[in-house]
Amino acid sequence: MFEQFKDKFPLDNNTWDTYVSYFKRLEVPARTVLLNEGETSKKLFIIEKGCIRVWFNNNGKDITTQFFFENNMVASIESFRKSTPSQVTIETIEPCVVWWIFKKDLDSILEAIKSTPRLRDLFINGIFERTFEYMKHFISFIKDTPQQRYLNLIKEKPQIILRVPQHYIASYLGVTTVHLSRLKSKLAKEK
Amino acid sequence: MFEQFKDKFPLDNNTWDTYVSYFKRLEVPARTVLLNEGETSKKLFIIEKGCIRVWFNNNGKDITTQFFFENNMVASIESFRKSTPSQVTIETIEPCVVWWIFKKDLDSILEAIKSTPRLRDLFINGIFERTFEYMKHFISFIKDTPQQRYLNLIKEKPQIILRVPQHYIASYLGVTTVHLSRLKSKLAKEK
DNA sequence: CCGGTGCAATAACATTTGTTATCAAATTGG
DNA sequence: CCAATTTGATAACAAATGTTATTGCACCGG
Repeated sequence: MFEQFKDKFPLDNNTWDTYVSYFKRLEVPARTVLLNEGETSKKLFIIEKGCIRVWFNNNGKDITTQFFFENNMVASIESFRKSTPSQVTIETIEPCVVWWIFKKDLDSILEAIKSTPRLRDLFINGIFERTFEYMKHFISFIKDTPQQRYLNLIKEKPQIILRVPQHYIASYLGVTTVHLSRLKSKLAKEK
Repeated sequence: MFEQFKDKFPLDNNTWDTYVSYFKRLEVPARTVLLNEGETSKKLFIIEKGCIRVWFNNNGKDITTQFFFENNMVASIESFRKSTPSQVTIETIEPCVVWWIFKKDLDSILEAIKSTPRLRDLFINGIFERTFEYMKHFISFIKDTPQQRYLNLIKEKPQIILRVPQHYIASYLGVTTVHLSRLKSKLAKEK
């Protein structure tokens, strides 16, 4: 699982093995909650196999904000960083194999690598990239219609269309399931 | 202008003065463009007086995504960090007094302070907070109606309502000027 | 003081999107 | 293999939001 990342980190074998040893493997069925809304996030997950969604409850309806697939890191990022109650639930969609690490262990690793300029900058860059991703997704919500967002999704993240049930996608796009169904049939006719 | 920030930074007077000396003062009228969409951002601004909006062109209509006021830092953040063409325009709304610094100078300051753990962590924390702000704004776009977003804005950022022309606010809320007008008159009647 | 321009309100109408209900197909668990 | 549940499509109607056009007001620069 971790070998593929190894060459990105300028660490000697011993240090690397120590870091990796903090991670634990976990196998769970579909629809398993890994973190509940309101709980404080203490674990970061990396997906070996399967997919996961992040969602929150809005007046009884759940709204999915993100999807994650193989090799993605998943956490309720604000809750994890600040140790505050999570605004969101993290739940598997498919049966999953994940690796997880305790926040306290990750914190100590991060603190250690921050003194290595190259790793520190890799870390900072990672946060920036995450922000930019968010900004991009946000802007598409302002400028595009739901139909356009759906077309973008097909083009840019086809694995979401292929692997995720449609009602999760609907809330991710900001529309009802009924409306997404309508859009699909309209687009099919136009072809 | 900078005295108010000084005690937050554990720097000796000399270092502080050197850093501050990189900033230049600029006075501009309302509706002045500080960065054009498509240009690469080379300057970061800090507002001493006035307000600024960030917007982009979407099929001939401009969409405002952010407002900034006194003491805020403003830049096209992705363009500034990556030296890529900016997706947005930065423009004054009121006559403004701003201080600005060249990217290369700021980069050298940042590189220097990153070796001071306390400043480095302050910096990292700043990026996280920026991301969390974005996430919050984004989530309100998914879960709230335009009317609710308008009410939130009145409560949480009243200076935007007071100082910014309404048609900029409309696009910030994701509605047309006509619809915002309608919402206002509806809310006035309900009282 | 005049004329242009920017800004906001309003009306009438069009379009998009949500709501509720029903049905059928697919999937899952026993 | 069957029953229950999940998922997706569709229709009919309601509500929200966009479009276009008109009007009036305020402000600014000659």
